[in-house]
Amino acid sequence: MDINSYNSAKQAALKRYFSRMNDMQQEAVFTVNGPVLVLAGAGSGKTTVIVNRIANMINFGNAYFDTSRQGNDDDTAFLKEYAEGRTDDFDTLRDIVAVDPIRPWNILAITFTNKAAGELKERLSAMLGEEALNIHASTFHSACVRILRSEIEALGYGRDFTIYDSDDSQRMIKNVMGELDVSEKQLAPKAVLSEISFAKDKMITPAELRADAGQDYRKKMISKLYALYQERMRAANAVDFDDILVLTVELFEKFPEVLEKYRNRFKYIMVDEYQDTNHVQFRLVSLLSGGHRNLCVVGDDDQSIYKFRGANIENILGFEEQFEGAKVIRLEQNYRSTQTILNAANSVISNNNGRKPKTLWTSGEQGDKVYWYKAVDETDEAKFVADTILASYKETGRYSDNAVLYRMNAQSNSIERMLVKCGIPYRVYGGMRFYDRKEIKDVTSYLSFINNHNDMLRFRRIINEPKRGIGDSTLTVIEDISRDLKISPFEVLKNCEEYAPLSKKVTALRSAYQMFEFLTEKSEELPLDEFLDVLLDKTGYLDSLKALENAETKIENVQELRTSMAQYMEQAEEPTLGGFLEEVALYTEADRDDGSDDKVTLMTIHSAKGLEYENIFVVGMDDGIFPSSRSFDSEDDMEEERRLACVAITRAKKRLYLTNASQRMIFGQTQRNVTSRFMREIGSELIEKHDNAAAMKKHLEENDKSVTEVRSATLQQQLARSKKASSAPKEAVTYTAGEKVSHSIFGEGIIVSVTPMSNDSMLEIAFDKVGTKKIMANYAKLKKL
DNA sequence: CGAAATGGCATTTTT
DNA sequence: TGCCATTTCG
Repeated sequence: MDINSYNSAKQAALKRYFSRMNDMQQEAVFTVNGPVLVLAGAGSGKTTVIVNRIANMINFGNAYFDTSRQGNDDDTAFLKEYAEGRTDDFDTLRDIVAVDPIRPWNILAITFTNKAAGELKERLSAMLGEEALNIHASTFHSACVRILRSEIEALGYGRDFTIYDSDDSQRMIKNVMGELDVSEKQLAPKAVLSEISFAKDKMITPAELRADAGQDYRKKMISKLYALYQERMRAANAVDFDDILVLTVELFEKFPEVLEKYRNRFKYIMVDEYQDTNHVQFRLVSLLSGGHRNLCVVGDDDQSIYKFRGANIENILGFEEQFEGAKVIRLEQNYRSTQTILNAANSVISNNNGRKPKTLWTSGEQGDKVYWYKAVDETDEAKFVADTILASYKETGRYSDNAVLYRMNAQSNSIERMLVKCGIPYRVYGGMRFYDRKEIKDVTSYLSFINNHNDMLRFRRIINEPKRGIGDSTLTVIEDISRDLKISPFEVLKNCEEYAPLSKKVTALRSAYQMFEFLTEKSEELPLDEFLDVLLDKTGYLDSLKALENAETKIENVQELRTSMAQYMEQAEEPTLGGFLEEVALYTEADRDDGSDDKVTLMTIHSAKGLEYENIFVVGMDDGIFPSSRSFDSEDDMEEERRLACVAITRAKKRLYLTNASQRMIFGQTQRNVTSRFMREIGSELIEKHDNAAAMKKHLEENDKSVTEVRSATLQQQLARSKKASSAPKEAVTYTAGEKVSHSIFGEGIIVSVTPMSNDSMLEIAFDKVGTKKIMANYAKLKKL
């Protein structure tokens, strides 16, 4: 018996089983043990690799690289037959080669979005059938919530904790700021929240932030707010999105036996989109994989575009150092785009320094050159897009082949208008999420409060919605009592007669209590959807909606919530109110999108990641828009813009259209921008340049006229303004970095940088008291010192 | 308390 | 320019 021939026959047979994949992809699929980094370029079949790798783990285990198992001559003969395609007997193949096949429930596959998790589950089911149901495929957040639901008591929270979304967090921080008398003008709630979030990601506690602040007034204030915010969250038995991850890490770090339990449960871990992980996520993954080290991360450093929300590209760049002995597999063969498009992407991204060198290639055709349309203004740009789409529609009869991508949402406006004008159906991605609508948030707030009687924030939201005569002042009293006596708002209502300050409101409070008491009871007795009907009726909320404008839409939305509740009940093993609320908190609009009708898609480049279209239009290739002017003074930010460009380019399968405009109206102001530097970086040999000569000429002729018109308009405005202020029009003052200035609101500071912009310049000023701010020179009330 | 008016603000976004 | 959140007024 010849072991080598068994082994090589086995490898050949397995290669045939996974023959739909190229050699590099197979390498990733067969490598089951130890740390693995799969650098998967755009369109390189990343998801396919993940799905097949899991299939390999479950069916064959470490069969491919194993040398311990031996086979007899019959086995070898069978394997040869299989390899040559003379038999398809899968069961026998598995029996002969499998080595320690991995049980589905020992696999944890983590994605960033629910949509990705859903797709993964679907593809796994298609490939593996029933067994796939036992694979834990979910987002970081749902995986952690699941763990916290059974373990969080160790950290002093209750199991029925409520998840606060960003809107809730914002309300909470505003409340906290009000309590500490911090004006929202002095410190933007959004900024405070983002600093808290940043601190949480770094796992810095309020006390540590405080210690770190030293004499920095702003930092000290933020640490105070952070401390109170956490205190209130805990009292409400609520966690925010950051907490979900942070608390899980805390749990694992404080309780080794709990960590051990989950290490044993999740023996094999895969992380998708690893380039977008932040610090806590890295820590979490490190902890979980710490014992067995079976960690496979998949991602593309060239597509890391979420630095602004905490993604740390160093996680993927440093993987080999952090996980010693990691195997690195590069997937560079692209199955999506033409070679020309790939060359454009390669060419742009090669200007970045902080990256792992990769070159995308395809065995497919060269394809057409990149089409550059140099528009006169944003209307001309939109017209070009619409015309081109119409032309393609004539050929293919499909609108859905086309997507228009832009750097910022504000750019969609001009495109939308033109598409409407030309009768082209379209859909805009992003925007208001279903669960963010007021009526939906109100109803879920009712549900939340009934589910968690400590949830003060939700209680506040709905106690007087519809009006029950319980206004702000009464609420403040309730809140104080609840805090002082450490009891829930529900309890305060229950015992309202006992508290003197509430004596005038006893009737209203009593009836509110009875209502919530009744609903709480019903929530335990009735099926969820029936309970919702009772709630809508008993609270009078549905009736109150009827009186509003757009009542129909709002009622429809509430009905839709009922539908998703019914769906949840069908799909969940054990439907509970808490479970439903968890879904509401963790799931987003994108998960409900079907995308089935024939429409052009409009979206930001960020939301286009992972998608592909025959024809891609990237509009606004102006320096200042894309790349964003905010990235001009930081090389790191510019590199991220460049990665974004790479993402945009590689969305196109067949044709790529890039447009810029010599003049464009944005935020009510006309800007003149030079062509995006990325156009130059693509290289002229890949580009076919076009413009609208007639429009250009007309534009030039009109330009003198329009400029004078604009001037006279501004002059008039200035005159009007000066009349109001009864002072002479401002003289243009020039500023230079290093100058000391005084601002009417922010106080004294030093100019850090001066960026000239159209007719004005943007000053970055480090104020002594309020930190660094960006201000337009002409608008700032500045005095030179 | 609710509608109207003002004012400030404007990358990118998932959970 | 257009949206929103907050203020202001009746």
